Amino acid sequence: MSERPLEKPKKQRQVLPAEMRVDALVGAAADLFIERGIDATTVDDIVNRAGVAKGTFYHYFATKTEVVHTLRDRFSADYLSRVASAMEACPEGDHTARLRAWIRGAVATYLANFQLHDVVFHDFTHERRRSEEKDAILDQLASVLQDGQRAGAWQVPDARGVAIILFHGMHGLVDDAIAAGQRGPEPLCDLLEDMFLRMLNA
Amino acid sequence: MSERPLEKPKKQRQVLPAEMRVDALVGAAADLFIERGIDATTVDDIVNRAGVAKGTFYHYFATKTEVVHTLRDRFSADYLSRVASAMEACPEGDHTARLRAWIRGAVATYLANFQLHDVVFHDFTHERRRSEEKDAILDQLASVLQDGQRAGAWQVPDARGVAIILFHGMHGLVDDAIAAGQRGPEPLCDLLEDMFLRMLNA
Amino acid sequence: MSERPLEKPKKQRQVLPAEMRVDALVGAAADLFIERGIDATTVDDIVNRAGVAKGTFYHYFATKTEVVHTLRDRFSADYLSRVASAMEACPEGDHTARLRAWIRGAVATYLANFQLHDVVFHDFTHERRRSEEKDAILDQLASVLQDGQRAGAWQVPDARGVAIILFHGMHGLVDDAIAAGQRGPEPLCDLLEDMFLRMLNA
Amino acid sequence: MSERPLEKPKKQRQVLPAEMRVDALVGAAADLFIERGIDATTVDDIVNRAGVAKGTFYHYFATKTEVVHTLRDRFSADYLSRVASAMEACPEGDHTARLRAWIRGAVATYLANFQLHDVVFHDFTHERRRSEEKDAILDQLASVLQDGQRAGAWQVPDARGVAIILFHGMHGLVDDAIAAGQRGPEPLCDLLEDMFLRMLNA
DNA sequence: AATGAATGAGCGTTCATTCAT
DNA sequence: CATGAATGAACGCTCATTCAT
Repeated sequence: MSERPLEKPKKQRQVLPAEMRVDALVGAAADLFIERGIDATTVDDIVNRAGVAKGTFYHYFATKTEVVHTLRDRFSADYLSRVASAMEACPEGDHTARLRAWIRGAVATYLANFQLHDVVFHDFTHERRRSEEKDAILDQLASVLQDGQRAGAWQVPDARGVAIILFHGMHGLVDDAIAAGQRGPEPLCDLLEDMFLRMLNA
Repeated sequence: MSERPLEKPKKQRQVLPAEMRVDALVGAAADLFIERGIDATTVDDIVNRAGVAKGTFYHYFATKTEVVHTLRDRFSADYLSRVASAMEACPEGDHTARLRAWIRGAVATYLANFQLHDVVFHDFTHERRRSEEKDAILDQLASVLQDGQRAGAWQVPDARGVAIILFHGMHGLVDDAIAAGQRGPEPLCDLLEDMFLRMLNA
Repeated sequence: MSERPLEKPKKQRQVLPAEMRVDALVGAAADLFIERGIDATTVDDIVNRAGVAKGTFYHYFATKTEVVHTLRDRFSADYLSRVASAMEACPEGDHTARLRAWIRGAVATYLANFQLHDVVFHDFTHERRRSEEKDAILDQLASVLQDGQRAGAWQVPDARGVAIILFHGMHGLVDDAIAAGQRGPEPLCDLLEDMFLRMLNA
Repeated sequence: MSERPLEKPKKQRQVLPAEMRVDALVGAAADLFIERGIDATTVDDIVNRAGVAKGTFYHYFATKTEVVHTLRDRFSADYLSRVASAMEACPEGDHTARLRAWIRGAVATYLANFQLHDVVFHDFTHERRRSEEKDAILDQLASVLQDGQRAGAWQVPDARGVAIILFHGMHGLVDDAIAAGQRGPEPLCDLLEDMFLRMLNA
């Protein structure tokens, strides 16, 4: 008699490098969070999609929340580097060009990632509204403003304050476009460039 | 007579007008949501604070979520009317003054209510980011911009777009101030007036 | 100013004869029980459909279960009288014809009312399987058998026992036909007549 | 050391083969369902009697209803096999003996299990009255009839129809005996044999 | 007799986390 | 490292019944 194959293949215990496991879990979590939201996603869902046992999840993350934090860090780092590289193409001295580059980089990056953004910043209340991640992002823009200021390209009374206004102005405009189903960056960037430069060059 | 060892006083049944009951429930819910968040507040918590039985809650609301919606509607209506009355003091023709009034009204109202704001707009994702409430709020500002435009006070390429930028710029700046613990509106308003008017009058 | 009509017409308190109220409630309950089952029907459902306030229900019935009992009684009385009148057409002395009449009357009545039957005998367990209603129904058939026996038309060792066998045999066959979607009585009656007469005339 | 006033012993976690856990839960459920009925039995009752945590119940069953289905399947399988083995003792060719064996097997099995029967077939309405389980049971009897028919032992116009009549006749007679408190199979079997054979041999 | 607001005990289900293997 | 059975606190919601009006 041939061996009767078990109904449940009793998945072989598979030893994999930590990094792969973490990536699989974080990736599965990201997809599911985007699909159905954080609360509606269970740890079971995550491990099922990642093809891993439940205990394995807790081997790599202390809590479900920790995955959200990991995702948040990845999101911020990615955002920062994408915008930075968008600005790198610009000559150091051309401040207007750098601001334009910031706008285009920020809009493009946000448009490309807004779903994950929604997920990872979902539970931001005022207690957490000033975070390291956000400070880094604002600093990036504030630097542009300050450099231009120092070089006499424009006058800003308060670089951080203005950075906040610009950042959230941009954010809100893109949000609205997303909600309206307009996913093209051009008209948004044009309007933002126009208004922001008017603000600075007045 | 049999002993009656400290049984609960069997609170008398109170028949009250619907509006009072709803207010008590909504009020209790608002307080608790602000204190501990929506998820951490149970329906039991709400009815205990409101001093009614659990069934009474479900007599007036189909689900816990429905209270959040009610709160959202109340928040928006309140915001709208407060800002409107802040602007009413201004002469019709003075568009700059009206924009200033909008800024001061909006900042003051938001500062006064940000905790509830956090609660009721907590779960706004892009699917809901363009809502009737928000449209009403944006329209209010867009009207100011359009009136000024028509009167030749300034040039705005796209009233709704600019309204979005201003609204979110304001929002972000106040958020940051709240997070930093600065609750005074003055410096915020000054900066916003300065930047917004530069943007419009360029 | 004309009086503003209230949004809720505040249904006028209507005094009606008890019998009409009871009929309305029992009728509404029967419909709903058939539609969705007893458990899935709430007292609220019943009063809504009956167009009556909740308290009125408890004015006429002590409990929800009591309506089921009322319905049960009505069902049984109706069944009994329908079958009886089906047999009345037969000459007293023709026992075979009377049995045939019983079969046709019982099948037709059950086919016409099986939905309500399902509802009112839903929770019959062995504790309740011998009830007054059922006894009355079995007696009706047992009398036919006994009369025939006395007249020498057939031999039955135990009239009540045989009545039970015939009654449930009929019941089961009709149930199966209903489940199969065949709602015509003829083939069922033919088979039952054939088998039952064979049983008795052997 | 701090005092540890009678805290619960914190039952050790026991890892057991799935089958044992399922059996424990199904068994506890069956007992309780029989004792107090399905609705009056809570999932808490079941897990307490089975000695497991509530979550364990839902690890093995998606809903409370699922246990009822499991019980139904077990009941039907048990019934079928008991009756089958009661008939196995009979010589293939003796059709009357096989029918007698069916009667005795069916009566005995039903008498032995009627309480569980009441539980698992409690909510059978016409929508479910023709089920796979029942078909299997009817087929078993219909085969006996058909075999006898083919061998010329008797004439049945419609094997399935007659099987239904016999099965429900038997069922009803046993139900009545149970309700009357007579638990001995003999008189029931005697009557059934007499009547059924008269029906077939006519 | 009639109304409908108010009550509150009760229950099924969820799911993050633990831990024996 | 990896597995997945086991845990149990927690909660939203239902609904028959009561009773002030």
